[in-house]
Amino acid sequence: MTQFSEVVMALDLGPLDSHVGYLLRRAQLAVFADILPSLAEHDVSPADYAVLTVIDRNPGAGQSQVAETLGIQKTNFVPLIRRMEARGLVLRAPSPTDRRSVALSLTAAGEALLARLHAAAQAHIDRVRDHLGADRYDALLEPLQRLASVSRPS
Amino acid sequence: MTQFSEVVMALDLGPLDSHVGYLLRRAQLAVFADILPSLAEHDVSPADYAVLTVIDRNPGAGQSQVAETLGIQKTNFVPLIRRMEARGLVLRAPSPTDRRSVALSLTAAGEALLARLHAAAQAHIDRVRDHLGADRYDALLEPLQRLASVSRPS
DNA sequence: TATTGTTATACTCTATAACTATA
DNA sequence: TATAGTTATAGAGTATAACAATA
Repeated sequence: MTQFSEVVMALDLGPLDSHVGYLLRRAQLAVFADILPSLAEHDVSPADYAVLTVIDRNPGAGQSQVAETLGIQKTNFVPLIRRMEARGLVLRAPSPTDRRSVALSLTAAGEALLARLHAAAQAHIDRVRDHLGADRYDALLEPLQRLASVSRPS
Repeated sequence: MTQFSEVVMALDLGPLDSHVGYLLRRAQLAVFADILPSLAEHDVSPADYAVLTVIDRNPGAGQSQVAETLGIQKTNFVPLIRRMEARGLVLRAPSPTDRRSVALSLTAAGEALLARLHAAAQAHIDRVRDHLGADRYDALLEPLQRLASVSRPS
């Protein structure tokens, strides 16, 4: 093996190779790249999947509540949720207690799709865990939860 | 403390609260939000900072080599590097060995700015480490490096 | 006055196709 | 034929301003 083989020499990342922000970004892209095709089969984005999951767990919650929980601005949430309604996955009903608010819930079709998405997500998580090894995977989750729970500016 | 105080009840995330992809995304956004203002003071984006760092560590490297190292498409790299050249931070010289290639290096101004950026980055990393605690921070880096080093499709 | 949902709009990031000049 | 750099362009994702209806 010569010093400069046909294999392209990777450049030196310098301090980036232990920069938590850089590593988080690259890791997020790699992990998303793994689950993206499974979701795309159902014409669903990661944001869509998260929204369906939260509505399922919190039926009757309002749009802005769901949006804020996921860090999505209410203004950007409108086309997303309207598309899901148009697809027959989500029901948008007037709130009985607040006439400004729209209560969200999943339709039967939405529940059925979500079940399939959860299965795909679990298979994806298993791949990530296998790739990392159980010990490294387990060590990862707690610090990530701590960072992820940092409240963003409202 | 009543069950439903004025504090808005956070909705249930369901399986998302331990979904590695969701946590990576939220964690990345939180960490970026911390360093963003420091970089913005110098009119520098996270991508700019990464590019300057890699050029500094690999003077003479070509555009596409630097771009690929950072997961940036060469086509999107053009306006980024041209802006840095226009700001007098980066030198784009014809490669002596390959007339197709542009050899990148930092100017004195680029080196000076990068030193200030590295200082800001270190302060940021210290904040993240303090927030997490040294043990959780240390546990985080190795699995992240493993995930971040997954080669993306060329 | 504040909040829910809405429209319109702009800006950044990222992706694709096609080209040139070199190798 | 393949690669380095380029242009043009299109699509996401995200951001701000302003508004109507309701609290």
